[in-house]
Amino acid sequence: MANKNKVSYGPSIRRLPSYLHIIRHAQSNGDQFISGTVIANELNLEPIQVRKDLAITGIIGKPKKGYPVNELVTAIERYLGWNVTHKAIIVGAGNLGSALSGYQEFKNHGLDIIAAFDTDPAKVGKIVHGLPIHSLDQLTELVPQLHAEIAILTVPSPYATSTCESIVKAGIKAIWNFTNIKLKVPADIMVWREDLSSGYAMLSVMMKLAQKGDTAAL
Amino acid sequence: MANKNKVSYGPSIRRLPSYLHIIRHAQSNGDQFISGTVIANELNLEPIQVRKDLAITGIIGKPKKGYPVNELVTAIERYLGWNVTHKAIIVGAGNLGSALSGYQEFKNHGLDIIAAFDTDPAKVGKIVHGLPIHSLDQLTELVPQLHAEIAILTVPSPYATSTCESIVKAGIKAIWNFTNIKLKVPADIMVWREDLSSGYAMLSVMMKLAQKGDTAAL
DNA sequence: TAGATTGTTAATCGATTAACAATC
DNA sequence: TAGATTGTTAATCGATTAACAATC
Repeated sequence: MANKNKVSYGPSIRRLPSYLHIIRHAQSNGDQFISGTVIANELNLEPIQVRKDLAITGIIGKPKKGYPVNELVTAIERYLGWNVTHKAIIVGAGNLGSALSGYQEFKNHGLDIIAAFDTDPAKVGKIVHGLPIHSLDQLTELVPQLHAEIAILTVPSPYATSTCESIVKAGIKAIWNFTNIKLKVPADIMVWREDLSSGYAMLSVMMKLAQKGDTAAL
Repeated sequence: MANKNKVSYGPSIRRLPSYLHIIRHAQSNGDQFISGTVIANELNLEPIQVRKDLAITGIIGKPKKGYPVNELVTAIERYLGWNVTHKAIIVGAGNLGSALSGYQEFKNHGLDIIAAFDTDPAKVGKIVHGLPIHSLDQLTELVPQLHAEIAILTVPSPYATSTCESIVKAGIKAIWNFTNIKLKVPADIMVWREDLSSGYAMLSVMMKLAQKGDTAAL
């Protein structure tokens, strides 16, 4: 099947976390309802797009008032699977890996990072942001013990492919891939690649066009 | 104008860095030509998509052989503006900020991170990954001195809006925004928001669907 | 009530994919 | 040469946007 691992509603799903952030803010303000128009204004989107996106969560709004804040938060979290906590490990305790392990925001998404792994003997045994760093050799042994479901892959790209194989062998079912290598995995392993370079590519091209005064093409 | 700051060919531009990585690898192998088919196989894409994407760089391939590797590398770098070095500053020297300042990959994209800024007196004056950490108060003074063009915004989200204002006042023209706040900036300031939560949202939904055995919907 | 906002159905827009002649 | 691969033109697909009746 050609489109395996492609989620329908992809663009909508990617926008939901931004909506959720705003709606949670309204919730902490004690607001009972929030309208799609308000969310859209906050994010520079079209109200119709917000309504369409929210519709996939199954929530029903009230004409004139908007969407019930508490129910909306629950519905989005539920739709994203963020009502369930997933245990994750960092594989590659370099700069990026250590940073992500200390990134508090993920706690709000049900992502619980519980350990890190590295090959560097100088790092193994140390603690980073409260996480123990284990040797990569112990992956097979520790993944089941720790009940880890997700691996956050932050090794240098030359090691990505081989490390990925170890991760799969250890029984991990989902990989958040921060390397610039496209991983080859069995069909039942979920992979999402986070490509920081592509973001910088966009910014860089925008800068180039702006410099040219080429606003029409923007 | 409604679509200001929207780059045409957005999806193509975001794929180019992955192509570039593969083509540079072929280059270091000494290959003279690389075909769109080979690139496509490596990334699990359709060959026609790779050809269409490469066409925007203006490069001409040879039937049967493929694209000339050296020229292709140059053309992509030129198209992305990666042949020009841009000086950048980290604003918010927390976990993520420190990690990005030590992320070697950006060197290959002409991104030169030269300093970090933070409000924490305990951090100011220290060195992280070879970068001096300055006080945020010095932004206006130092940005012109350092010839910094890009700000990488990695402050905690409650500080995003106010810090952004300082950045704009200091004369920065492009912001790579890692917070989950949509920034409000003048029309001549370029912003690209990197949303790590949206990536985790995708992975999380994929996991949920896979669990249900709902492969048809994937 | 009047009108802001919803959900639905249809139209538009843009990106991906297909088809195929040209060619090294 | 034969055939793999290109660039172009057309078709398809999916996502965004528009229009509007329903309604709290």
